[in-house]
Amino acid sequence: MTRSTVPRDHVRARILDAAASVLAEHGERAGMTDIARAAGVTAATLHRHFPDREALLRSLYETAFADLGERLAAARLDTVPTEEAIARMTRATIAAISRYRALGLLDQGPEDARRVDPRLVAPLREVFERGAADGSLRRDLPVHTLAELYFSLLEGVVPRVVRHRMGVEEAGTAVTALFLTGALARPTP
Amino acid sequence: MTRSTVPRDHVRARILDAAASVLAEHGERAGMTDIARAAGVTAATLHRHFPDREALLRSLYETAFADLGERLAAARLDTVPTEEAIARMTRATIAAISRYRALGLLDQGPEDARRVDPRLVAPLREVFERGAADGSLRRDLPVHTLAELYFSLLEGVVPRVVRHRMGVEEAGTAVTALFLTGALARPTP
Amino acid sequence: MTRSTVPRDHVRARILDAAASVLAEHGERAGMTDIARAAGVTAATLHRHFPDREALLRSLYETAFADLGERLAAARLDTVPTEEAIARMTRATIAAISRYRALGLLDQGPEDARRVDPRLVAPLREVFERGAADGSLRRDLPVHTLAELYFSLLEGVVPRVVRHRMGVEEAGTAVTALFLTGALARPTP
Amino acid sequence: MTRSTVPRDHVRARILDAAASVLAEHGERAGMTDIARAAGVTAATLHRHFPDREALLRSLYETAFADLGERLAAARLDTVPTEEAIARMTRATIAAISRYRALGLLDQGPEDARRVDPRLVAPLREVFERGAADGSLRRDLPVHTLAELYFSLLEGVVPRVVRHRMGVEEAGTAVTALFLTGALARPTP
DNA sequence: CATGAATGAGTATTCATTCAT
DNA sequence: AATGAATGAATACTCATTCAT
Repeated sequence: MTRSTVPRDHVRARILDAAASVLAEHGERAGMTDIARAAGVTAATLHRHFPDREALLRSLYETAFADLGERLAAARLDTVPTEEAIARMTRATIAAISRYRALGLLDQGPEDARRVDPRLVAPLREVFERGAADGSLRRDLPVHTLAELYFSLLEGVVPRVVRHRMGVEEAGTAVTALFLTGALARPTP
Repeated sequence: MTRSTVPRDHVRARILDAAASVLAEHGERAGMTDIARAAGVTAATLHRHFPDREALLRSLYETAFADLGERLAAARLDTVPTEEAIARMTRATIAAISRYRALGLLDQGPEDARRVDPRLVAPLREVFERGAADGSLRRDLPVHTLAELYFSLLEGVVPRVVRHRMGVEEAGTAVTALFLTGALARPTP
Repeated sequence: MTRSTVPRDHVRARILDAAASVLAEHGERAGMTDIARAAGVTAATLHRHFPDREALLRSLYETAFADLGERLAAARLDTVPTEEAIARMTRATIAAISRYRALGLLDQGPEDARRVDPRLVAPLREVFERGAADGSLRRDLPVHTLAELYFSLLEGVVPRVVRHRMGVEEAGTAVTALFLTGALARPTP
Repeated sequence: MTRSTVPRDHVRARILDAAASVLAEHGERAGMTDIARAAGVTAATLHRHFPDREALLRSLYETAFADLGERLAAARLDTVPTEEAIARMTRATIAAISRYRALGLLDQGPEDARRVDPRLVAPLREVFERGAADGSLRRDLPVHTLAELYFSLLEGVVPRVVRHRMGVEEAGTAVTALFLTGALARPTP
């Protein structure tokens, strides 16, 4: 009925948004029709924009990662000390993820989108490498492990943010605090 | 082929095991047939044991939680100081989860199995409450948040263990260490 | 093949027709696929028009009854004497039923379609009531019983018409004749 | 549990009875398991007695027809005038059918049981032939048609008896009365 | 460009039947 | 002789996708 009053690219964006919501909420079992309906279009229209399910998912990841990439670039991680870098990248990542909600689905995406774009992860890993090198991070756990734990924390926190069990701000602060200094009360010197 | 040589309940167990593996590996999109095949039975047999998909998932959660429950009970969390309690429950949980692999799917299970059995979570939360009360845990983050972060860490670590990106032991130690004392190098006094 | 060249509702109608034929011919055991094939569509298309088997059956009954209703209304049963009314309603009913073939299946339809729409049966029963009241019908058998016998006759005759053991005209005439005056030769006065 | 205390043939009979009931009540869609359950045995046991569905149905018809055959033979139809013969065969048939409930399913039975055993129908048809020949039955309707109408009446009445909408006695009397003399009030001479 | 209708290839589930015990 | 467990072949229904309009 409403004949495309809306600029064309907006439709694409609306579909991606809808896909993010629906997939986050109903899991990978959500059907194309559900996504289409959530976007306010027919399944046929959805398929005009994204030829098949995989294409849609890939675009979803690409969009999310692109967004995250921009935020990370803007964070100038290499210009600040480790602690601050971690704080920044935590904020950036949670913001990006809870907007696109896609990272939590990382492990179920299509084969070639599954792995995070290395160009993206590189700056993150660098922060850890640097921290390890300059002695700011503990050395009894391998850097790689620290990184994995950090990602775990982020992935776990996102659905909680999405489902409103935690606020975005709260989550960012908490993750940073816990990751850096742990849960134990520190002896006041 | 070989008809019913296997003792009664073993089939049920084999199916649950298979379901855990398959769901963990291929995500919620995995079909009943895949699970059946992985269990070495026909889809029809699978349905004799679990009338429908939901019943299977529910049983899966129940089994996983029962197992975890036993491990936690055996850990006597209330008899040891907070630090040790956390170490123990980390080990117990990772062991249970990576055996049943179900907890990572928590948020996609059938509506009423979705939420963890409160009787199960209670002892965990108690550890945190106690830690907060006796001053072992930091107070600048709400206990509830600490708990959520802890669960995030566990949930994030499990798939990494399952996919052999981390060993079970390594994961347990690392989670405990990071959760308790954080990633920063501590000033040697 | 030919995609959607056919006007909207014709497909629905074609499916109902096919369902009537197939069910009449192969009995309630006929599958959705058989019906779909007979209608010249895929099972998927059938399900687009009738979400499940019960919906199809219900529509089938509704259609048949609607058609019968129209014919009965057109027959103006209340304007003619009992004998003629019975003759008319016999013709109307046999025509309707052997077109939609559904009434013979009455007792196997979905629970709530099973019972004939009372608004439909009312005019029929009225004819009997009236006949009993004005003395045209015998009083040694309860009106209700006469009605049931009449329906029995109709239901029994329809499959015979459908299977070409009797012609439509022949059946109408014969039912009316037998029902009114019985099988015995009448003494010529 | 209960290990065959019951004489072997009784089981067969119980299954046939159960089949009759279940098929009559739920239609041809009733499954083997339903029948088995109604007979108080497992599906496996049912299959020991009747190798497959068709065999069961065939036996069901055979049993019903054998029973009817006996009753008809006992009725000595050829020894009494047409009117009485019809009264007797009506009673016999309704009794037999409402016991075995199978005749109403006649048209959906397996191919070769579908047609009534000609040896069985012969005596019935003979009654009509004789009636036509000796002038007791009206000649304006073909004998064949009269017979079909008679069968229609019986088939229609049986489910009504089975579902307790009519009593067995009432049904017999009514069918005979209507079939012989029709529904019209007869002019009292 | 968007849609409603259609479809082929699935998916979960059921059924009649078989076998080892 | 009876059963519980198992299964292959269906069956009803769904989904991602395509096309004519």
